[in-house]
Amino acid sequence: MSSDYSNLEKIRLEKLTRLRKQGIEPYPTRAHRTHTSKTAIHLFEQTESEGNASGSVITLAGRIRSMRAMGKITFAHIEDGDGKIQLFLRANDLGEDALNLFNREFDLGDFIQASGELFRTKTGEITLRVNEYRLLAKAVTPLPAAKDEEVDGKIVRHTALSDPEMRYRQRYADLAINPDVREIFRKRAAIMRALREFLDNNAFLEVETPILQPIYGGAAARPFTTFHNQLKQNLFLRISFELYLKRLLVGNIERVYEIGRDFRNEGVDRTHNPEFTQLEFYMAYADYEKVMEFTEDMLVFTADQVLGKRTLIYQGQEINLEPPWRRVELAQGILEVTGVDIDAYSTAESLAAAMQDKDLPVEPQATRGRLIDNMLGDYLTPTLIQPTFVYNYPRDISPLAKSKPENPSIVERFEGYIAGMELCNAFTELNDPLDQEARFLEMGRDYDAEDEERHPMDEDYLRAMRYGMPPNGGFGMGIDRLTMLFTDCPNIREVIMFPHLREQDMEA
RNA sequence: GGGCGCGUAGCUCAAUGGUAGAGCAGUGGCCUUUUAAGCCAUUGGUUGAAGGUUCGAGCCCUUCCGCGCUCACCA
Repeated sequence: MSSDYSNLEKIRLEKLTRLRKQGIEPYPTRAHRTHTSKTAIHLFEQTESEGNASGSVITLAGRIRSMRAMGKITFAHIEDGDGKIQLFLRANDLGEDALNLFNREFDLGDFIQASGELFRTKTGEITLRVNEYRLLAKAVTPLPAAKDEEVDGKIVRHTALSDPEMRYRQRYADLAINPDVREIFRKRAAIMRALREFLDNNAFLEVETPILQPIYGGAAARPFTTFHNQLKQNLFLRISFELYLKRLLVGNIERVYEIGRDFRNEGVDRTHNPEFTQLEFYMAYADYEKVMEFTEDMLVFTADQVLGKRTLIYQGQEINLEPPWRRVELAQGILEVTGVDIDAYSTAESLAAAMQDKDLPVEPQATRGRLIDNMLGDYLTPTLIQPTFVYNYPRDISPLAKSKPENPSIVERFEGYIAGMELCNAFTELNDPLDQEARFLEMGRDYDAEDEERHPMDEDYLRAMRYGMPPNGGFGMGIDRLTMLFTDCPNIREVIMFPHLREQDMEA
């Protein structure tokens, strides 16, 4: 690799060598700054409004983003965590040698610190008149950015890194030159903060449960497997938190949540990444209707905190999060979009026949629940643009949800949809250990033994439930998808710092 | 996994089967208030990889690698 430098990199390495020869360390151990670009500009505007012409000497630090050398003066912009600010370097202030050194040996992307006084240029830009500068870190590889232009206060980037593969593989470069990308992740952090604040304010306890699990469960998905060498034990990366969190309700923790990573060994597309961030909470003495209201409150709180308003634009569509959200019973919703009344057909065979009557595609060998799920995903989901709760699901695709007292084939479950995307999934949790055991056995029959998606029997979970689990409502939500909504990103990879990509040979 | 598309200079992109180019960046000059600075000159390529067809391949064919879209899969 080291023999593989590009021509541009070789030139920069030569500069680095020349700097060292002059006794300038290109990677000094310590740095110093007194202000960020933002606080410096704020300071200047303040002293200016007080009629104070001369400011005090300040020190800035950041990355060189543009340079305009004009003989005996040079203008440059540096960018720091807060933004950009212009530097003005003049032979009169620095001496010709120092100016020439800057012009000759410094490059776009280098980190520097610069000290001096602020002033306004002829064109009115607040600028640091540099009387001392220092290299903080030499950039050997040029950032893949070109030039920025400021038009009406907006930065227009003329050419920049846009190849998605390179943006994700080299997220560091993407972040370094695309401020919009940094903003997405600031929003993501704000979303997480708001959710935590809301749950903490509602007496929830945040916990962490095992990621490496001897038995996976809580969802229907294929797991990643791994192996503990010393214990000689197969382990699975969790596919949900559900079974562990509900054990905690048995332990008299009434309100509990976890925000963390789930891993599912399945297809990758614009709404699925192999590892993704999930919020799950469980609330004793609540049922799914209470959880619906709680969900509305939580998302409105999050919107208020993060966006400062309760509407957002997603891919050109205005979404209004103001409660109450529309509620559609699953059977009614499917009837409206397909003309098939699932309540009228109690077996997979009769339902499949009814679907064929309507010219709907029917997956062979599918269970009744699976057929219903297919109709939901294919026909109902895409129509659910405004926030909608779809509720009351067939029992056989919901092995951890409690049946409706008056109808054992329907469970108290809802999913929240926004912008045609499934966002969350919740139910009145099953707390009857005998029923739960029967459900595990049913699920085992629905999938053949080869299928890794079969729901394995979790004996310890049943043991916990036999100690007594309070009635409770549970909830799960994909944080990545929520972030997509709040940041208007069409692809989950945009909201994950390092999304999974196929391994690539670095030498290639 | 299937279908469609893409892969050319550091970045963004051109190039009927006939000498691989531009802008920006870089390099060398001129230039003391520029801001996509300007002007002059100039470097830079195993066209993703390997085969094949052809007098001749960035372009056509095959295989492979990677990415994107899409379908399948996915509670």
